[in-house]
Amino acid sequence: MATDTLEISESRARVLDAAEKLFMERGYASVTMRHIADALGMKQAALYYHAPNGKEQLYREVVNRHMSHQRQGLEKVIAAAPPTLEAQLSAITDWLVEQAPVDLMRMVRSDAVQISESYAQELIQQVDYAMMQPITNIIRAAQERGEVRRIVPEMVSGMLLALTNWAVYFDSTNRFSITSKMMMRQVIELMLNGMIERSV
Amino acid sequence: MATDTLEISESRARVLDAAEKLFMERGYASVTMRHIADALGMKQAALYYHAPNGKEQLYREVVNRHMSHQRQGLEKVIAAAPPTLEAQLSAITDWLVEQAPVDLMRMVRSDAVQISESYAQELIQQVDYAMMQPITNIIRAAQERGEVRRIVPEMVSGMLLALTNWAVYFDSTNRFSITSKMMMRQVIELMLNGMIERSV
DNA sequence: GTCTATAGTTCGATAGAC
DNA sequence: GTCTATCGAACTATAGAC
Repeated sequence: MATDTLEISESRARVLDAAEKLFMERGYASVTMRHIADALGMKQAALYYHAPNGKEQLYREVVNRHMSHQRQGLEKVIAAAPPTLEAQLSAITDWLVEQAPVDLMRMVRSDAVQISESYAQELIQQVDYAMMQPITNIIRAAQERGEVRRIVPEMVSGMLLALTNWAVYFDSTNRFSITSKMMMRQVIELMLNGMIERSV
Repeated sequence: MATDTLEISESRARVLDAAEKLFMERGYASVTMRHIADALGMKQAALYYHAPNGKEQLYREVVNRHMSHQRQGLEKVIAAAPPTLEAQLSAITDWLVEQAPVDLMRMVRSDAVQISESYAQELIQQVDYAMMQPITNIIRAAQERGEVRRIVPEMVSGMLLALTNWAVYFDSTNRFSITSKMMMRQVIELMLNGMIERSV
C-alpha cells in the first residue's frame, strides 16, 4: 500500500494536506478537484500533474497517509503517558481531538462506499489497525491488571472513538462553553465510574 | 414548517419514504433525483411532479417528517417504559436502533451544510428538539430523584445518540455476533455502573 | 509546473406530448 | 401522472502550448 507515500516530496505533501482538509470536512462527493486546486492556488487542470491518477486515487492516498499518521501518533502518546488507565485514555482523546476532525462513520458509510464496496471493507480494516487496535490493547492490559471489569475491549475502544468524534462535532456547534478536550475528560470519568450516585 | 407534510397523500408518502431511505444511507450529495426515481419505478423527470420544488426542498421535507417521527416515537416509548432510568434508556435505544440508521453528524456537517450554512443551524435546532430534549428530560428527572450523579444531562443524551449511531454502524460491519440492540444494553450498563472493577 | 481549451459525462430542472 | 427530449451547468479528465 501507498508506494507513493514514501516520497514525501514537499509539494506532494502540500497537495495531500489541502485534499485531506477538504475531504475530511465535506466528504468525498462534495469536494471537487476544482475546490482542491483553488485551495492550492492553481487551476483545476494543473492539479492533475500532482494527482495523475485522479480523484479516487487521491482520496485513497489521503486516507493511507492519515491512518498511518494516526497509528504513529496514538502509539507515541500512549507510550509517553503515565501507566494508569485514566491517564492513557486521556492522552488518547487529547491526541484525537487535536487532529483535524474526522468522521469515521461518514468515511466508511458514505465516502468509501461510493468509490467501491470493497474499498469500504478495506477502509474498515485500516481503521481497525490504525485506531482501534492501539486503544483496545490498553483496555485489555488494564483488564489483565484487574482494574477493569469483564467487558469486550473492542466495544470500549469503539465507544471512545465514536464519542471523541461526537465531542469535536458538538464543540463545533458552540452549545457549551467547554472545549471538546475537557468534555472528553468528563466522558472518560463517566465511563470509568458510571452515572449512578454512590454516596449513600 | 412543513405545510405539505400535513397532506399525507399516500403517494407522497411513498416518495418521501424512497427519498428518506436513500438520503439517510448515502448522504445528500451522493443521491441523485434519478436514484430516487429509479427506486420508485419512474423516470427522473416524472419525480418532479411529486417534488416540484426540487431536490433541496425534498431533502428538507424528508428531514422534517423524520424528526417529527422521532420526537413522537421517543415520547411514546418513554411513556410506555417502566419508571426506572435503565428501563427508560433501554426503551430509547431500542426505538432508535429499530429506526432506519441515521448519521446525525453527517446530516449536519456534510448534508445540511451544502444546502446552506443557515439550514445546518436549523437542523441542529430540530435535532435538539426532536431527539436530545426527550432524552435529556429523563436524565434530569433521574438526577432529581437522586439516582444520578451531578452531570450535565445534555452531555449524557448526546453520548447516547452518538453511541446508538455507532452501534448500528458497527453492527452493519458484521464484526461481532451481537445485535446493535444488545450492544446498546451493554453500553447502558457500562454508562450506569462504569468500567472499573469494584469487587474489592 | 502551470496554463487554456475542450471532450465526454452526469446532474438538476423545464417543456410539452400523451 | 408519467413519458421523451433537451437545455444549461458542473464535474472528471485529457491534450497541447508555454
